[in-house]
Amino acid sequence: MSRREQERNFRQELILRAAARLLEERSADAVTMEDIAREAEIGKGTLYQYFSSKDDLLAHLLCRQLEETARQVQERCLGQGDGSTTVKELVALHYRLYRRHARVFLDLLRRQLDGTLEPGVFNRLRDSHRHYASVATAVLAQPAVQECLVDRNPARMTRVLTNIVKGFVIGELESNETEPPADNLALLQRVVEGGIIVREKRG
Amino acid sequence: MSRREQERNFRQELILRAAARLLEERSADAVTMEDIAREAEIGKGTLYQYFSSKDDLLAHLLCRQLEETARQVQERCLGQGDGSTTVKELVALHYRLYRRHARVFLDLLRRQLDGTLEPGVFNRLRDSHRHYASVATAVLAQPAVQECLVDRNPARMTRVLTNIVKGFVIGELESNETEPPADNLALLQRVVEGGIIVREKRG
Amino acid sequence: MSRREQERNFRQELILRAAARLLEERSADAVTMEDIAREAEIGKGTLYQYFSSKDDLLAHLLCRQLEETARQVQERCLGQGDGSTTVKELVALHYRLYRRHARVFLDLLRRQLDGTLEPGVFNRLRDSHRHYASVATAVLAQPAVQECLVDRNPARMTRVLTNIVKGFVIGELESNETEPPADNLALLQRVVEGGIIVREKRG
Amino acid sequence: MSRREQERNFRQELILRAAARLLEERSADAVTMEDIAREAEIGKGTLYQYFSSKDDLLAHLLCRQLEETARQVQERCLGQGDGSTTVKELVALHYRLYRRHARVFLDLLRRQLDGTLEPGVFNRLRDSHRHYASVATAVLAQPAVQECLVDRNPARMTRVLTNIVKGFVIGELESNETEPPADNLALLQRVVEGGIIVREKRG
DNA sequence: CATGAATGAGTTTTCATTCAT
DNA sequence: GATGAATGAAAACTCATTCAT
Repeated sequence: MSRREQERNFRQELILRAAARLLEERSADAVTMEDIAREAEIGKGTLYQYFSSKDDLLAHLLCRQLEETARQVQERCLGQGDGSTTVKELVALHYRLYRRHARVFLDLLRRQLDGTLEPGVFNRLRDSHRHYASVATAVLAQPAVQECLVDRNPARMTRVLTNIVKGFVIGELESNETEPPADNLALLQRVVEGGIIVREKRG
Repeated sequence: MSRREQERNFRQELILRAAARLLEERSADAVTMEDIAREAEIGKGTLYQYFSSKDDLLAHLLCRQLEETARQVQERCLGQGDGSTTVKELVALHYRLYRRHARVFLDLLRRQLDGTLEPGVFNRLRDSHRHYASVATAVLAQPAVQECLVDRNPARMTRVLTNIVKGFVIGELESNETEPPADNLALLQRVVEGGIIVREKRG
Repeated sequence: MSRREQERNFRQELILRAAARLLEERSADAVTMEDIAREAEIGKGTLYQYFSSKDDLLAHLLCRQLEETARQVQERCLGQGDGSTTVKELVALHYRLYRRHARVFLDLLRRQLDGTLEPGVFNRLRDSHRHYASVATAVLAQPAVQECLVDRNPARMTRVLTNIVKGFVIGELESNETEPPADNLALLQRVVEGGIIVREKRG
Repeated sequence: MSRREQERNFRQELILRAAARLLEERSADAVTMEDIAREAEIGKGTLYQYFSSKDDLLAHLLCRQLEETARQVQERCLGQGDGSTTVKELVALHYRLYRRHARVFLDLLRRQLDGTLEPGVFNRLRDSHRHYASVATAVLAQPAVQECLVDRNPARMTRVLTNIVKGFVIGELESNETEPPADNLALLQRVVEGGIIVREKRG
């Protein structure tokens, strides 16, 4: 990678971090490109040298994190001895992923539903999701994991797990302003333990 | 209730139904007040005689459905003999509720996160949610239900159930455009069965 | 026509006049929608209730004038006795038309060349041009006119006449800032007299 | 001319040719400085070492061509025996000039009308035009030409000729997208022959 | 009460030009 | 001299809300 490219990547990274900082407080719709530029301490026009559009920027944010998490899942959840622990680790990683980027995720979901997402951006998102799903599915397809799952179809189990995590994160977001956020991860883990992982290993 | 009030309520109802029809196809952001007025076959300005703002209208839509569902829950899930069936019925009702109004729900959530929700609207939403939660909690607090739950805290169990349902609905929305929508309710029920309801009645 | 429609047409007319006023001074590109709104003493958004886009507004301006001129041409240039006078009158009307709207005309031409004109707007323009051309051609096809033209093809003659007029107007625009505008119409008429109208009646 | 200057001129020439290539397809407004830099295979910033602004570049393009055409006019239209042939050659050269650069010409005209042309650029343009006009006027002032013109004022005749040519080119641009482009030059020549050149030499 | 015309704040994006390397 | 990354001004357009009729 040339110095040019390195610098470029670094700048892009800085922008994404600035955006992420803002998106922890407000929804993606309430953060303007100008806000992001100001936070990143660059000019508004410069953003468009790194990202072709706002959606593109948001998608990058999500994809980068999706891929980073996929990497972590591969490292920590493949080839581990204990199936139950592996699943819990997977859930924990996924939970953290969505916890950090729920707003971006919801905003892109909305645009996707409205069909206002550019095809390029849409495809990048879809591919990242698929890649992540395939990694998670590989984890759940491991024999040590299989023997402790209630359902032998790993793709279906992946969907179930990610759905549950999403639901808990959404629940947290909702309650954030009414009640103090509870220790949702622990609760989530308990649900997974009871609902996904069988109590006794199957013969 | 005077004739005036009756007429008023009827009109309001018609508007809400018109809005609901549009919101089944597009996200709340992609539906303008003008669209709703046209669909309801009334003037744009008239909307504001029934609802103080767009958010107010959306909140009404959600609240009305929340309360309608709460009523159904009370009817069908209180005083039934079998705990497990009761829980499944509760899940089914809740699932249907979110399935129909996911877009509105997500849009209001976004605005709530941005803090751009008027206090009045915010409070109405919060109250309806609480009311619904209290009904659901009452259902889960029934002795026949308690003895089949993994956790004896009914409020916590309510949160868990609603979270899981939300997650499955979001998952459906996401996949709607990539994969054929699976029979998610059945899958959801199985998860609840395994993860929430204990296999053998406790002591 | 209902009172509503009348009012609407009147407002539209006022806006077009305001736009025309500004476009006499600056090119269409240098006049913003906000400028037009201010000149018409209405809100920026209101413009979009009368015209779907800036191009639409400009096209209306041109089409309206094109049709008005076509009407005048029909009145004054059909059924007149003298062919030569008829042609000169046609040229005068056309000259006045382009003189007033050269900037709009050039701006729409540019957009047409770039292919950035919406199809609807493009079609409206094309149709108006064709209509005008057909009226002019009808004028030139009259026997009294035919016998004094150098070329018997009236469609071709129409093109020639309009081209010459355009050229003279462009020439005026160019020189406007360097030399005092000469009496171009007289010069134009002389050219037409010599180049288009035969000296002696044929046959 | 030093080697430095020669190299500089050569580079400038390459840039102008690159720009001309792009401007044959799109209007000057639709061609960005970046496009030109890419086409010329140089850096964007480098353009500004050769031309002080986009308008300056466009003006150079036009002026260069104007001067080149002026040279050709001098070569081919001065000292020829036949007046009528001389005029037709002049028209043909002028037609080719505008045919190639109509977009640039229109764009600069627009800017001139808006008063957004820098004085330096404006002056260069004006001077080139004047120079060209003086050459054309010299051609028309030749005795052999004079005796076949309808009007003895050569400056006025120059204006008439250039105007007619401009009109025909504009007409072509307009129709390019609606009708097949006709053989306009021949038509133009015929008009000139009839309208400008007298049929019999004046006594 | 019903209406819909009027409003203008707010956002994304483009692109000529500058300047540090 | 050459480069291209950075800049920010500018403009079209949308839509929730208001208000005169």
